[in-house]
This record gives sequence, C-alpha cells and structure tokens, in this order.
Amino acid sequence: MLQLSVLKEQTALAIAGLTKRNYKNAEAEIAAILEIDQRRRKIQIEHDDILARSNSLAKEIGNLMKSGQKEEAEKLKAETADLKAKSKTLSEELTQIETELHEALVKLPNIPHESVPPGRTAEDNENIYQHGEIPTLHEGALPHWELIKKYDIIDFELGNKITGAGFPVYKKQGARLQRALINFFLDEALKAGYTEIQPPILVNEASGFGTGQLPDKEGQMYHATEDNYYLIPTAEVPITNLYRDEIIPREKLPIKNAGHTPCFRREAGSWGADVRGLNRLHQFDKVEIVQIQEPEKSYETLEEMSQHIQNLLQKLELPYRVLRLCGGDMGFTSALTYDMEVYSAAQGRWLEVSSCSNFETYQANRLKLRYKGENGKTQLLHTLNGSALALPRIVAAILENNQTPEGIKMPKILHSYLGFEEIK
RNA sequence: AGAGAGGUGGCAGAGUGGUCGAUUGCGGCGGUCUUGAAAACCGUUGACUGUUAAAGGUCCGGGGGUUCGAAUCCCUCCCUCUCUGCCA
Repeated sequence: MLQLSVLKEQTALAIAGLTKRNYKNAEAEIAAILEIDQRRRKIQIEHDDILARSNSLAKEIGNLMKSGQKEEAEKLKAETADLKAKSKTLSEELTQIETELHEALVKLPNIPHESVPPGRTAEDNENIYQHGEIPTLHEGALPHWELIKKYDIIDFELGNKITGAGFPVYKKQGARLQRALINFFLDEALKAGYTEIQPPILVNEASGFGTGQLPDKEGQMYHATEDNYYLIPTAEVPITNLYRDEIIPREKLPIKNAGHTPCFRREAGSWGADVRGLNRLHQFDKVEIVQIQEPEKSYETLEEMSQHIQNLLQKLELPYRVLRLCGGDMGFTSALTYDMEVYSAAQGRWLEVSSCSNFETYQANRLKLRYKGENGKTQLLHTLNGSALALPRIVAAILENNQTPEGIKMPKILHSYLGFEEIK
C-alpha cells in the first residue's frame, strides 16, 4: 500500500510511476484519493473537537458529583446529549470515509523504481545478463514430461488419482532429486547468512493482506473456508508476516530468513499452451529468501540476493539469463523485480525459476513493519524476497539439458546430496 | 471437543465506573560518581493522528452496547493457559 504522504507530497512522481505500469487513470484516482483525504481530515477535526468538549464536560460533571453539586451536574448532563448525537453521526461518517479511503489506496500498485523500463508485456522486459552455454542435445532427445515417464520418477497420473491435475507424485530418484535440491538450496542460504525458518503453510487473512495477496489475488489462493485460512502461494507470505506490527531495533537489521515450503496456486485462468509437465503446477516446492532492510541499503541488498540466486544456478551448471521486468510485467507490490530464467533445452524455452524483488515500503506499510532510524524517528522498512529456488522448472531443465541416450547426468554439486550420479 | 482461568505499555505485573495512557519492578536511554566498568543515586523511556511548535483526538485482544464518564459493567467474536477427553 502506498503511503498517503507520498501521494500528497510527490504526486507527479506517483502519477508517472503508475503510468509506467500502464495503470489507467492514475491521475484521476490519486486526485480522488487526495480529495477523500481532505474530507476525512475535515470530519476528523470536527469530531475531535466534539470529543474534546465531551471529555471536559465529563470531567466537570465528575467534579460536581464529588462535591455534591447534583443540580449543577444535571444541567451539564443535559448539554452532553447534543454532543453525543453529533459525535455518533460524525464517527459513523468517519468510519465510512476511512473505509472508502482504504479501499481506494489498496487498489494502487507500487511505484516502480526509476530503473524499471517502460513496457506492457514480457516482450518488453530487459535482458540484462546471460550466463552459460546453451546445450546441444543428442538425436531423439526428449522433453522432461517424456523423460519422467521413461525413468518413472514423476507420476502425473497418480497425482490425478489422489488429488487432481497439477499435483504430481515424485517417486524414486525423482523424489530424491527433490530432497537433494531442497537441502542444497537451504545449505547455500545458511552459508550466505540466512536463518532457516519452517513456517506454517496455512495463513490467516491478516497475513494475506500484509504481503499483498489479499484482497486483489483472492482467487489465486486455496481457501480453507471453514477456518478462514489460506494455503500459502509462497513462503514470502508467512516469513515476511513474522514481522507484522513490529518495530525492529536497528542493530538487528538486515533480517535474513530462508525457508522451504510447498507452495499452492490455483492458477485460475492461466491454463493453456506451455503448461505441460512441470512447467506449471498447483503444488510445488520452493526455497525462499527474505530480507528486511533499511531503506538506504535495500537496493544493495537486492543485488546481493540476485547474486545469491545466480550463484545457485551456476553451481547447478544451468544456462540462465536475468531479466529486469518492465513496468507492465511487474507484480502489483514490487518496485523492482529481476526474473531468473533457465534454458530448458528440449523445450527450447526459457523458464522462470526465480523472481527477486524489492517492495520498498509497499508491504511494510501494510504490515506496519518499522524501525527507529538514525534520527530516532520511527519509519517504515523495506522488504525484499526471491526464490532460491523454485524446484519444478529446475528439475525440468536438469532433466532435459543433461540427458544422454544412456541416462541423465546429475550436476556435480548434487552428487553428495543425491547419493547417485545419474538417473538410469 | 468439554470445564475453569485469563488477555493491560519491550517484558513482568497493579488497577474493578471519574484528573488512568494507565502505580510499580525489570529492561532501554541520558547523567552524577569512577582511571574505566559495576553498584548506587537522579532523570528519562509506548504507538498512531495532528501542528511550524503546541493544544486536541485515538489506542488497555477485535467488534458492539450501557453511562455525563469504561481498562474497569454487559453482549459477542478471537486468542492464550490449566484440567479432562481424543490424537500424529
């Protein structure tokens, strides 16, 4: 959620930023918000004034009662009736207008960082770095959805049977590969100074709101309506919400947490081409890294996180590229996002395996996540996160890129984790 | 799931209708003392809103009610603890 003060004091910048995202009516909506706020302030002042008078009358009445001046007290009591009625009306108006303001504010996405390129779609993302050789495959090489059948390591049919489409069952060397990757990713995060967290994978509504999934992406999450809990779409939600309503001592910053969780996404309406095999699932595993940082240092931190993610891809010997997302392709809450994509050789496609973002104060404002700055003033922190990494597409790329007619060679770094070197 | 107890400032813990945003202790910060530190002593120490600064307003788990006045009484929801039951 954007801060009202930003809209008020840096209106032009906010309009320009939202326009870069192709957000329609930015100017009109911001003007409307400022107008609502004007009204709100007016009512607030009026209401406060009435409350002040009621408060002082109540005190006077109290004093009169004590000194036994009952008649005087009764006179003052009569006066309060009018104030009470007015206060009731005003407070109702205030609640209404605050709701109106909140609803309008929550609709606005984050303002992009100045380095974010303009653009509408994924076509307009900026390719800022590419690493590794694109492998040439042998004659008759297979896409991963064939390979997993050939070696019997991931079973979609069984997943269909026990749950439904998009819930694969990992078996044998496939299951072990999953476990190896999770351990590898977590170990690397620990080495990089992250604290390991195992959060709940069901969260309440407040958490969903805090990181920005609710209310706008309600339909993307599985909802346990009986208890009003949501299955997490990413560990970002619980791990960032650990710090909701906190004022963090400055010396504890940056906070660096990492966690492995399954992630659940309904992916309503996003089924179509290019979703075969592991490319898009309803449930998948992911290790997420989350940092909470002082505003002045958050962009350094973003680079550090991006390097950490790239380091993982290099160790896995996967060709990848880094994209700086354009205004139109960025997530609602992000100010700057890097996407890391690996090349999946048999499909001949780049697959997104990580998304690394700085949310600046957008989430922190919703979370009421603050710290005391050098000047002693309480202010909002910056939140950041990145996938490090999401498993299924990494698995797809490993399987496709390393296949030989005899079997699939595993990246060296995983050998000790796997206990085998090749899937046969 | 049933019965009981309870949710108060960073923590502990008073407060059961009136000057209580809240006694006190611990912790934190500043100072005195000291070569330095500890101890002791003195002072200070919640958040939000508002303002040039103030004043003022809001917040004692959430919501609603009674009252001139609610942390305190009533209703309701949520949560925690203890006991009983069930259970990985």
